Amino acid sequence: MAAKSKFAERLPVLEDFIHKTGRAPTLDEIRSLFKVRSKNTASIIAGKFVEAGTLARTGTGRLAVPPQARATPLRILGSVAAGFPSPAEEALLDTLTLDEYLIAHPESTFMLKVEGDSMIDAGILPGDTVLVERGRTARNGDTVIACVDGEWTMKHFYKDKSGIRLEPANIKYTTIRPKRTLAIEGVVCSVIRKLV
Amino acid sequence: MAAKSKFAERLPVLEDFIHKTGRAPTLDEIRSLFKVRSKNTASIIAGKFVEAGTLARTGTGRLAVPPQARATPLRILGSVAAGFPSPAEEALLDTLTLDEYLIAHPESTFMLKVEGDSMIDAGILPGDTVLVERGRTARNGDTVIACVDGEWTMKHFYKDKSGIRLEPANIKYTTIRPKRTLAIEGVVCSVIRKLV
DNA sequence: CCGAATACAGAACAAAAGTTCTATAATCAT
DNA sequence: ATGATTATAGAACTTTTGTTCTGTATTCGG
Repeated sequence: MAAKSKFAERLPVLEDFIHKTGRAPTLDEIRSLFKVRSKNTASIIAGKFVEAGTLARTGTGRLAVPPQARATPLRILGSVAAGFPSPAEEALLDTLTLDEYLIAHPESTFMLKVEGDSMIDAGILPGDTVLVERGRTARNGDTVIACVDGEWTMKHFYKDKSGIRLEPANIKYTTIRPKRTLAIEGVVCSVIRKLV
Repeated sequence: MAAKSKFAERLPVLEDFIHKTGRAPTLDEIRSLFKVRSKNTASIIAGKFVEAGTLARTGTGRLAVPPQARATPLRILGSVAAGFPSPAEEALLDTLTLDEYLIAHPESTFMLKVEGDSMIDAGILPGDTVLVERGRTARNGDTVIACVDGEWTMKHFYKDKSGIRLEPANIKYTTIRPKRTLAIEGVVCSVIRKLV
């Protein structure tokens, strides 16, 4: 045996559906998702997923995405100096999801891991993750992902009368003035560091 | 005139519902949301929101959350050195939402704006946003939000035989050994910097 | 092989969700 | 004031969605 249980087989398919549609499937969609012909079977399958917490139900019995799988609206506090609000104030706080905050163009945005310390003086450390928007036009001072003479690198972008130059944020490295080929592949829109 | 249009008045209410439930309302829910008694009215209101892109429809006419308002699964590239994948490779990329990546405990996580340069040597700059998890136990080396003698501050946390000390990441400031009161209000889980 | 448990099919059913029709009130420009 | 436009109410109706019942395969341990 050790054959994967039906449940385990179906779980990733369901998760994929939720990712793609942003909502829970209906029983009919479960039928076509798992190639079962009976609504009863679909209902039983749905029940298992609800039990497992992969799906939830609305007040009227419809299938829904459970809270923990949803985009989290984070409460926004003022500043470090202000500290945490009292429970009474907390209800008044504005909320924002990280997506809303950081991603303007979902189709062209990528996550990229930072290697090396060439941007360390700009507070971009090795191991950080950056969100890169592809196809965006770089402006002076932007942090860009560029391909210079076949090498991929992250630098500050500047353009003046004498052409384009790429400046690292680390005195150990020197400014690059591309000789042969230069492609600005994307602009770094945000920096993310996971601490714990 | 200049009175807010009904539509503009209702928009934040709807957005709040979507935020809270993670799904689109039904016509009946629209009725109670906007205090209208007719299903027809609700249907018309829904139509307006669909037109405006605030809501969408499933293949069977049910109301849904539109793609741009959903959690965005970002494609994960390897590292800066590897550059961007070719279109052929792109389909194979793993995806992750920022929520999945950064938020372990949604109920106790807050966004907080960084003021001051006390953590600058740890790559946390003024203007950055940090995600703070409240109620988490701090471990040696963690970055914490603390309330020392009535003052809110962000520091590195250390605990040894002589007690707790809070160290800034900036030589301009000195280590704090709390005299009267110390409350570790939260642990900084991640740092976010929006560049463009 | 046998019985129990599980998975599935098919159909009838009940409830929910959305559409459409008619009619009344409110608003607004002229 | 008047006609046009818009917002709303109420009800009938269609479609979708989910439940439940009955019966048939399939699997699995002994």
